[in-house]
Amino acid sequence: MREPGRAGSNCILSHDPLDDVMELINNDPVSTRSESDMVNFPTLPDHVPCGSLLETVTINQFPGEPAVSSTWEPCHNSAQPTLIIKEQPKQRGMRFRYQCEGRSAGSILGESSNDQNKTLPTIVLLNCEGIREVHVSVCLVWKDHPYRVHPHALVGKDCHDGICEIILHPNEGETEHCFSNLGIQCVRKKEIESSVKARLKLGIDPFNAGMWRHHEEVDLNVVRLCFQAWYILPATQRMTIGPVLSEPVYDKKSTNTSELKICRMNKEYGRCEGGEEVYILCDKVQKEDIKVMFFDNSWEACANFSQADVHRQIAIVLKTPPYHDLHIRDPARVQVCLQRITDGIRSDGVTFTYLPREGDSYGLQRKRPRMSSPLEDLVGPDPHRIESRRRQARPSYIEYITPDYGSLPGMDYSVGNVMDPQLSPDYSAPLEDTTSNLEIFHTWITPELEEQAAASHFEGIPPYTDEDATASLVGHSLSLTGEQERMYSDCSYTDDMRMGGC
DNA sequence: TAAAGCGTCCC
DNA sequence: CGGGACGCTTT
Repeated sequence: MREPGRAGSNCILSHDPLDDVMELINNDPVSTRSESDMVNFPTLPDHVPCGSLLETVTINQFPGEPAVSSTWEPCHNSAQPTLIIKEQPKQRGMRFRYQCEGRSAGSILGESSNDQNKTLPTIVLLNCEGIREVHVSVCLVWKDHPYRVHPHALVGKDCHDGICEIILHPNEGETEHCFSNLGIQCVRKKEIESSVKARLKLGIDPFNAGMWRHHEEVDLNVVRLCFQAWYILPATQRMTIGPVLSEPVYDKKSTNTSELKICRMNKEYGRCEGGEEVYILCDKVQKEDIKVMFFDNSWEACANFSQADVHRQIAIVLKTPPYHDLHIRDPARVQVCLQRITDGIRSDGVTFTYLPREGDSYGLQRKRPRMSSPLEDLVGPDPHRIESRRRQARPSYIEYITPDYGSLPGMDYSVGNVMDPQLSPDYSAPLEDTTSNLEIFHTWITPELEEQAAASHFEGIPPYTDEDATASLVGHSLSLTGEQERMYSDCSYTDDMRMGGC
């Protein structure tokens, strides 16, 4: 998954400051440098301090983006030997491994890798046709400027001392290289200093950034791959290429960078007015850095919950936000996802269906019976008030769409937990069986609704057009009563809150 | 002080 | 390679 707001390519269109940067770099008087300088692969012109040059790059199209563009080849038009990243490393999904976890630390995959087509991080040398040998090295650096060497180590094929080194022969057509079996071995906190010192001692410091006084402040959950290359010209001059930075690679195990995932939800249907309690089981999250979004093509809203509603990082109890149109007449399918606040990363969506209000739905004009009565609290001991809470809870989907129990032809009351808990003293079904509910739904709804629901069910995309969405938004703005507005004032209805907190 | 979170390691 | 135990650290 790419970061939000990032285009598919790092190439910047039309004229851009990167051209200027390229010019600076291409004019780098590298041949005037001594051999000892070359050990550290300096690339930046002496008269341009590293920081200021990098900032120049940063302030254009991608605010907040890494200061050094890693793949600027499409904008490159000189004949200088160049190294580009053809396939970025996959940013998420690989776990950094401790040394004690064994020799193999897994393998960094390519960004476009998937189950069917496995790819690997790949570099290409350009304008190197006549060169016999190009030495390429890869090391790990900090995610952010000034890209100090990272204590973690690259391990695997062609790796030693935490870096990976290979030799390419462009004059034999060998200009491209896939890095297979590259793993990231993480160090323990107490090993940060010794690891960095060892790296520096070997002359590994692509940006001449040295060691940070507060080296323990390094972010151990993210690295960038840093590619550098050198070759010898016939006149025995040593020439350098790079350094070129990859996109950041995040540790899968760390909760502040890992992929977000909704494992299960106890409810997939709910009232369009919102306010219903839903439990989400998820992979570890950080309670102060997580929100749950409900959204469709044209609308999104935050679910309502507090940090106390996040249970041990793996479950969230939330209240559904109201749908933007309280007067829907058909069930409205939306998506629910987790979103990390700090980086905006979202999980895959899970479908949630908003149901029309009573009376608004086609064919539903009769009143539902009351769901509880005072007598029912006397049914038996309920020390934890589980049953009584259950009765107070908003009706589940099937309760909601059923206008009058027992009156619908073709309804199978024996399936799942659609029986009213009050009617069955032994009732103790756990989470709702949504499959059953869905089946029942399809036995009840009109053919048109069924068709729509079925279609969108398989596409996984809400069956909306822009016109629908616009109409709904307008409808919504006209539909709120004063009381409803007060009731929902803490929830968002529109895109306005897209990047904001809740 | 207890609970939650994190880092590390084991299976 | 993923799940999770568990002890140490932080809140």
